[in-house]
Amino acid sequence: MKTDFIPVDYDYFDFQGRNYAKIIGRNSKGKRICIIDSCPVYFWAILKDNLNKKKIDKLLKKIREIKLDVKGRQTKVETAELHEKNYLGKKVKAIKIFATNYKDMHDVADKLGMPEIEKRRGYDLSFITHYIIENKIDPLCWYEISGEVLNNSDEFGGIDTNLDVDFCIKLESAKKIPKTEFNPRVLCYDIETDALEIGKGEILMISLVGENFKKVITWKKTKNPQEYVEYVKDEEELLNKFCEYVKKVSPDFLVGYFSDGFDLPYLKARADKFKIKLKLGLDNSQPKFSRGVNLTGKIKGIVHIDLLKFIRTAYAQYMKSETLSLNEVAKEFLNDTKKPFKIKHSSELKQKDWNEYYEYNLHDSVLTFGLFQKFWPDLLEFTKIIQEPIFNISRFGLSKHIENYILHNLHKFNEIPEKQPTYDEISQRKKIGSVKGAFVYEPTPGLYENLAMFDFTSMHTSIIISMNISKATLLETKQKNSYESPEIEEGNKKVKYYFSKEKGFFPLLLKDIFEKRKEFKAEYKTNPNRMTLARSNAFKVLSASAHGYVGFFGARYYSHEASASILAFVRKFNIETIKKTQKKGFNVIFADTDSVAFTREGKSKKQILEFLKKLNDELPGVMHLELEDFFKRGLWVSTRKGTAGAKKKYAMIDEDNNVKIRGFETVRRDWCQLSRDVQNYVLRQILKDGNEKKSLEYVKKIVKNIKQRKINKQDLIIKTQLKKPLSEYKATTPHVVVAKKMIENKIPISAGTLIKYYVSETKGKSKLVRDKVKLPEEPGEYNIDYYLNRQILPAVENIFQVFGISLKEIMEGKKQTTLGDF
DNA sequence: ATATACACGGATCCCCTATTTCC
DNA sequence: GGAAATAGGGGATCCGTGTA
Repeated sequence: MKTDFIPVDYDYFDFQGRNYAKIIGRNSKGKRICIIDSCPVYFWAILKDNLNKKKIDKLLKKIREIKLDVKGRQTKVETAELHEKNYLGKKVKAIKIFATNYKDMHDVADKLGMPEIEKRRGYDLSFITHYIIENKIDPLCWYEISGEVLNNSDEFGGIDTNLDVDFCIKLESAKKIPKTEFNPRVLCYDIETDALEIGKGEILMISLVGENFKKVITWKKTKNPQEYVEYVKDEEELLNKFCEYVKKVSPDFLVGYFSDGFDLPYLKARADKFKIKLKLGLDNSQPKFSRGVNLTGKIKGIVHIDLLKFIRTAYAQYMKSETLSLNEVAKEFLNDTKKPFKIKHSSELKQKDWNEYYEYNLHDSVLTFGLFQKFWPDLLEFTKIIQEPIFNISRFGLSKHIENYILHNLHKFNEIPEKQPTYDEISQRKKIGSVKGAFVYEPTPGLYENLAMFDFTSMHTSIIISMNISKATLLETKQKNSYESPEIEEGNKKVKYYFSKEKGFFPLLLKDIFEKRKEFKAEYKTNPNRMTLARSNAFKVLSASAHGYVGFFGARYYSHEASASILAFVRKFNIETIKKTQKKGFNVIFADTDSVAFTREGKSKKQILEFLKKLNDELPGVMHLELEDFFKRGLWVSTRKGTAGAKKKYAMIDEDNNVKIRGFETVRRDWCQLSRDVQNYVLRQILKDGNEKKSLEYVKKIVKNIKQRKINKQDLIIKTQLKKPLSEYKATTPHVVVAKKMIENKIPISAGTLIKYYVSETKGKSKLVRDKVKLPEEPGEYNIDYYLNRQILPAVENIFQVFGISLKEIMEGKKQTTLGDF
């Protein structure tokens, strides 16, 4: 039969010793289709370059005869061919060695100890990645396919009979078609339980939300349930009902929030307890979990997506939310929040509470559904660029994304893939140590008027592209007509690295990401909203990670020299821009990595833009400097110790009165809300008025309030994240002490928990903060001295210092009559 | 295990010296 | 008077969280 088809979920199976890809997707009529396809499996043996034809023929013959026994299974090399390939950009002769089964390739590779073979490559990709590269059945792209329909066929061991799809097709041909629209069927879910530890409590209810579908299934009954509530007998039936509804809705994506770490493993654990099967897969299989620290839950045929993971890698860096809790993320992207409901153990809930609980549960899924819709375009975009199944796209980290993007495109360059580093290689790389980073200009503290700020577009990536930097293009020796890095200090020596002018695959590939980044940034500029900003940032992240990837010890294409060179160029271009700006007569206030801010010195905007154009004319390749914005005022302060200007800390106000605050305590979550609010007020007021008068009065008022204990304790809570298991801490910090208290109080904590506490008055004479900390709900009075001198004062002291005001003197000199009201 | 370096700043740790306490 | 305990200064280190 012929149909159109969009691949969504990828899986594979073995049949009669061979590998087959099993791809679940849809056609445009919404029918669910499974296609079964195979591809040749092979890897490469790269030959030493001095071999004559006779030797190679002999070697080929020898390889073709390889037979081996893998755990009792007989297997052999199917065939072997000689090819002209590229490896790390260099021409090589390589033998393509075909194996019967993908799993055998390691063992076959191990048999190739012949001296003629220089390297073995290409046997460490996942089968799915290999398959997609080989047959080009790219995820979430439309195809016109034809093939034989399997209907109760015994081919492949009767695979189609156990599969809940409309058609199971043995693929014969597939052609990509330009169609784009695809509205996936989505079902979001969320569970409520009586204990947080996986499987330790009863599951009380499950909510399900999809397009025109809302349901809360529960066995906890009350009067007058909402119309979306459906009752079941008990927890066991709840689990069955859940599976039933998933089957009925038949979603392409089953989406949760932190569901890899909570909802799905919980459901599985409870099902195990009742000895029932959680038949969620299209083949009625149960969800499978990866081993390791970070659980991932996989359901056959339905893509299980844990939105939290995708948001974390692709967006977290650029989000306002301070935690990635559903509540905060929903607030930022949907302008909606969780329903207010104080969760208690079900035994403590009153009849009337249940309705609220149902609603609360439902709404979590509603939020997840909303978020999925918001992030769907990005998941789609990432999937299309990187060409990995969306299951991986939604979970992998940035280095894997970059790496997969490269692997899926190597064929365009006739390149043999590099292997993953071994454990020893990783240790070696770590030993070399870090490379010198970017340049940060030390600002002179002060309040400045009329500023302009320039920044480079995707600086590192544009440098990689323009100077052709990569592991493969690195030249061993200096050559004429090559790209030459600035001088780099390596140990005590100064060296330069050289890169070929012949375009390498890595820089060429990055261009694609670079251009997408530009496109989405422009989209944001013309249509600024949360979502276009997020998308712009997502590609900013991807683009920015290209350099991080090169310097990442676990990367296939890691290169210390390339990484050092990229950063040397970053410093060079930033410093050059600073110098040119100063030479033009501007006063450079600060610069950090890829940006320069300076006062306009009476120059018109037109003149500034002309200057910018001139700067751009002098930049190589795709490097581009752009105007970030014009600013009415900007404030820089000194560091806490000493008089030097603090780097990475500033506040500016643009001509539409938008305030941009970087690095200040205002934006740091490990300061109490009061400090942050006060500093925020002060910064904004000063930027607006151009002087400190109003803010000083405000601070005095706050100080008075603190002393009179008028401050709400809620505003004094300090939040610090536990970054590792308690046992690994060498220092006994306040948040570690609080974490221990939490354990005593049976509050579950783990690495990642946000620890909350306040500093209280204590009788003891200890000066250590950790001896004064209390849990938010613990009774006690806040420590006036601490909040004055270690929270409020440090947050605003440096700001007033810019105006020559010593807040410390004012605060301590309260007995002076001139400050009687204080 | 899962992108990089630079930077701030709080809190503790640790060593040293001066002062206080105790016998 | 001398030993032990304590206070406090200051740099090193740990730790978390920012900017880019």
